[in-house]
Amino acid sequence: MPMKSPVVPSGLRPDIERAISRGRLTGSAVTIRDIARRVGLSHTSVSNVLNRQGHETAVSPRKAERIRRLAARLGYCVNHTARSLRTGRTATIVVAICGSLKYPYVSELVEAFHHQLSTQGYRLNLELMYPLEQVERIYATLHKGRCDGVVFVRAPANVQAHLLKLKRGGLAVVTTWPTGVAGIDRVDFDGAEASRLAVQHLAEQGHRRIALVVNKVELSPPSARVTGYRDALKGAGLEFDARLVIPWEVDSEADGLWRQLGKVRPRPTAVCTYNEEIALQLIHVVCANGMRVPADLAVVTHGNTRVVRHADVPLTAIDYGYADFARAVVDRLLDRIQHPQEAKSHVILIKPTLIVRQSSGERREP
Amino acid sequence: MPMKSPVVPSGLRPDIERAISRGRLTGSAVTIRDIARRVGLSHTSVSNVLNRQGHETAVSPRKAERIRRLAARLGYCVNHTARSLRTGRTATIVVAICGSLKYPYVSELVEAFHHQLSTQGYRLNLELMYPLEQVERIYATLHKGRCDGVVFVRAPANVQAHLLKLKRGGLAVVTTWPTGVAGIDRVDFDGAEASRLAVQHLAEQGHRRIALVVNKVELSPPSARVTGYRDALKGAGLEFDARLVIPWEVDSEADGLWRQLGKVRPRPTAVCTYNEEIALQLIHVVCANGMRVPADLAVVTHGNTRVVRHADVPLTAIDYGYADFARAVVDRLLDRIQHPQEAKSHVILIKPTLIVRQSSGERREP
DNA sequence: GTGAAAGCGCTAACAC
DNA sequence: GTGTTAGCGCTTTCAC
Repeated sequence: MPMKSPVVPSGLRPDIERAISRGRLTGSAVTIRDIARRVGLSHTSVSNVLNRQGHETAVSPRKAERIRRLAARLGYCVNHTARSLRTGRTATIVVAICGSLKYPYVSELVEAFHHQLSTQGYRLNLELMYPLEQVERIYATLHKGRCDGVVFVRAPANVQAHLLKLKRGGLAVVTTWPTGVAGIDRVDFDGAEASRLAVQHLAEQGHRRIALVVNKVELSPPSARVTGYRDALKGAGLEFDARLVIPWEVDSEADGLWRQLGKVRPRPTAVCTYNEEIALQLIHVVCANGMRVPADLAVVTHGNTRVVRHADVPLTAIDYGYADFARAVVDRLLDRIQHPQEAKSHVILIKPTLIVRQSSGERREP
Repeated sequence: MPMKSPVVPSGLRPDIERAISRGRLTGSAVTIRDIARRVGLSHTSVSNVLNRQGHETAVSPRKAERIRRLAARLGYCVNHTARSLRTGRTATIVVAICGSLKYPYVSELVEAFHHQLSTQGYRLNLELMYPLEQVERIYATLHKGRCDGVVFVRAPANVQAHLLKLKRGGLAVVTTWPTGVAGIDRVDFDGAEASRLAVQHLAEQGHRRIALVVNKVELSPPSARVTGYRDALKGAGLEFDARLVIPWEVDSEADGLWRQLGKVRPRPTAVCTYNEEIALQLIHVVCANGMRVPADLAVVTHGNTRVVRHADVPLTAIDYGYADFARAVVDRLLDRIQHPQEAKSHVILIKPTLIVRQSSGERREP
């Protein structure tokens, strides 16, 4: 039996691979040579006029003008593939995110990236690694010649080998977690600071029993959010109670969470949820049980997304600054593309802010 | 004063244009020539083995095996840019959407496209045309050599010239509206059928005064949704009352809508909203005014998105079948790529379905 | 089975 | 100012 090809796949379906030989870029498209021929100059001059800023001086104004006019009339467009092959730049960035666009934070993030990238003249190539089985496939298709750089958002962390290969392949890489690979930058949200803000705020409202909902899968090692939580408790003179840190499976029903909160004694009077979806569901359950927010339970959530602002009880939320995040990532990426050799790995933590709304009022006196 | 360049811009920032000359694709990447040299064969043979399915027979099994092994060891990856230049295929599709990912339907649509495209071995290049000023810029940067095809979702309709140019440039194009350009396919949601389903359902529940909220900007010419609405009214033996068709500005506050509904006599007992956001806000207002859904006002919404399912009052919603839509679009696109010359313009309307939930109960007896 | 050669459209070094 | 030339990495034709 013939051995399965050990070669890194191109990522194309076999029949596409085969069919790929059909077309020819020519066909209808106008090239600089077409223009050169008609205008009686070399294609170099045409290139200098049309596709090279700052070199207009290399061609006499009159001829340049003729070239431009003809190009416009013929509908000339630069062929990006050819340019890329020549320059080694694709002007596209891959945004690889673990998570569905269903989650508001993913959507808002992608939108922020799109804004940043298009502003900078880059194109956004979206890769959603969801479910996680996709991850391997994605990594395998990310090579130079497809993009100039990649940002991995919340991707699985045990992929050092892949990252090393991408890096060695000459790609600019930014991740949200520490990779340990030289020359790969990290931009992340400051989860510790986020928790700190939430707990400080709740403590100031008089709450002394503050619960923290964390993602079950991230529990060990203790996440930044837990660190910040403990810090802030200490700062407020409150005691840490491990039972108040509640690991929660994303996408599971909120009434279970409500029950679990109810079991802890003394009962928590405030909770900081893992994300806005849990928060909204939890508030729903609380109300359904005849209790009220914030009177019976104050709620603060991570993630100041759109739904949170327009909820029945507007939510106090930690704003993670998606725009800042995207800007930082794109800045790092472009810098890397300019200086691929720099070995230093930059680390940037985006500072969150707390947006206070109704859901985190003062503690009710017992 | 020198005339502003009439040439179609490349879409890159001037300094990027300039900086683009720096890098070289070589650098670190392994090429088929590298492998050929080491293994003592021509790069043609290496290409035949690594990047051409079905031509393995052209190389002896032993040598092929050696090539594969070496390629794997060296971490060879095909250079897509070079392949694209040669083959005239980029294996990427641009998804151009008018709208923000904030809107659930846009997110779900993009996700559906991503799924379809990645399944077919294509890459997704996302362009968000929002706000609309972006549109011109986007059109100008869509040329062959960047992608093999484009789908425009809910883009402005007065862009025939642009579309013609794209089409002539050899791109596969699919839109959601009728363009009148030969060889451009159309895939759209069947808005008439959607309204029909909603009204039929409400009529069956005993409602005789059914309001329809339409998008203000689409009002003239009357949209498909209004057509379906009138059809279904007639089918149910109900009279059409123009005052029940309420043009509404997306993103404006729902209490205005509530007031407007209240002004019509006899009062409507049911409403079909333009989208889920308006529906949710409206329900919120209704409840805040001491009324109840569906008892005092039944609500059906266009768009069976995630938020709708998990709302306090689960909403009866028209499911537009985003997955079907994306599949149809991608099928058309790939077919076009195979047969660029076909002049016939295909039209595909995606049939919606109605998902009945709590918000559209029976009419309360007066 | 194998490889030499051509060329996709573009940019850039350099000669004139 | 302008043109010649080379070549980015790949696929494909065709001769051997």
